[in-house]
Amino acid sequence: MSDEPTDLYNNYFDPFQSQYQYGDFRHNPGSYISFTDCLQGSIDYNSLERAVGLSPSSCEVLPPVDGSAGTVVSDHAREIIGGLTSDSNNPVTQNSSISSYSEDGTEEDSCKNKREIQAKDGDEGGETSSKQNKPKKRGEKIQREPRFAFMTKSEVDHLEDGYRWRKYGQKAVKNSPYPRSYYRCTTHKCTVKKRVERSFQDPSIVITTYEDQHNHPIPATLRGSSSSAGQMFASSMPIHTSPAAAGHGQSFSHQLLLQMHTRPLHHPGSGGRGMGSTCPLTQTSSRQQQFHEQYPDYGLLQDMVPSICFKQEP
DNA sequence: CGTTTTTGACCCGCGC
DNA sequence: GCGCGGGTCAAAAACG
Repeated sequence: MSDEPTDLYNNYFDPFQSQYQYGDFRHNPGSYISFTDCLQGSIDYNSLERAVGLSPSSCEVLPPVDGSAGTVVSDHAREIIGGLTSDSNNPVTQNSSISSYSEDGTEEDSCKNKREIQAKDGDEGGETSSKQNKPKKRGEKIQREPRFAFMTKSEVDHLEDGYRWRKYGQKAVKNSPYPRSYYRCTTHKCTVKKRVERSFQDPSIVITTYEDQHNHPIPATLRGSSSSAGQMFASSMPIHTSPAAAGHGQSFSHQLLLQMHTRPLHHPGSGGRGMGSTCPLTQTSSRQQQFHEQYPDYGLLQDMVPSICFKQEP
C-alpha cells in the first residue's frame, strides 16, 4: 500500500524534531541503537548516550506545555505528534515511519495504572469478584508495567502484529474525533494490553501503546500467515532492518515483534507478577531516576527513557 | 456454538 | 464534594 521509501535514511521519523530534542541524532550517524536492544533490556547506557549524543540526564528536553503529570501517555504522545505534524518540514507526509517510546514507571503512579494493576491482581488472585472496586493498599508503591508507545503511519487502526487481541473497550478521546481502543492479548494468562488511537492532528498516524510483555510465542496459527506479523511494520515503517536485526538475518519488523513480545521474562520470582522486574529497562532505572529528577514535568516521557529512533545503517 | 466486538455503565483518582 | 476523564467490565450483538 504505502510505497516503500527508497531513502530510508532520510525518512526516519524523529519525534523530537520539533518539540523534544535528545541531542542531535542526525549528527551522530551510526550511533543509533536498535530498538530491539532496548526492548531486550540489553541496552546499555553507553550506547544510549552515544545514540542520543548526551546522557539522558543532560538531554535537552522541552517540557510539555501541559505539565500535568497524571495525564495519560497518549495525550502527551499526541502533543508530541502535534508538534511534529505542525512542522512543515517534518517527514510525516512522507512515507511511514515509526517512533517509539518506552515507559518504565517506577515512580509516580497514575490513576489508570493503579487501576490496571488492581484489575490484574484481581484476575490473578481471583479475590476481586466484584468488578473493580477493590482498592489497593493506599500509599503502597505500585509498579507500573513497562510500556512502549509506537507512532505508526498507517491507514488501519489496529495494526496486525501477529498476536491475537481482543478488544475490551473503546473510549472517545478528549479533543479528538478518533476513539481510543483497548485490546488485550487473548492468550491465557498473558497480561499484555495495548491501546490504539489515532492522532487527531495527523490522522494517518496511529499511536499504539503496548503494555507489559507477552510470555508466550506468537500464536502458531497466525505465524503461519507470514504476512500478518510483518504486515504492521512492513506497511507502516520504512525501516526494515536495524543493525542488530540485520545481524540475525531477519527483517527488523519481525525481529522487533519477536523480541518485543516473546522476550523471556526474567522471571518473576520476586515481586508479585514480576512487573517491575520484567521491564526491559528496569536495569537502567537509576539513570532514569536521574532523568526524572531533572525533568519532573516531562509529560509523556516522564516515565520513559529517551526515544529511540530507528534507521538503517548506511 | 465459540469467539470477538460493541457499548453503556461503572469505578477511581485528580483537580477545582 | 463534585465533575471530569481515563480505564475496565460485562451483557448483548455480531461474526465465522
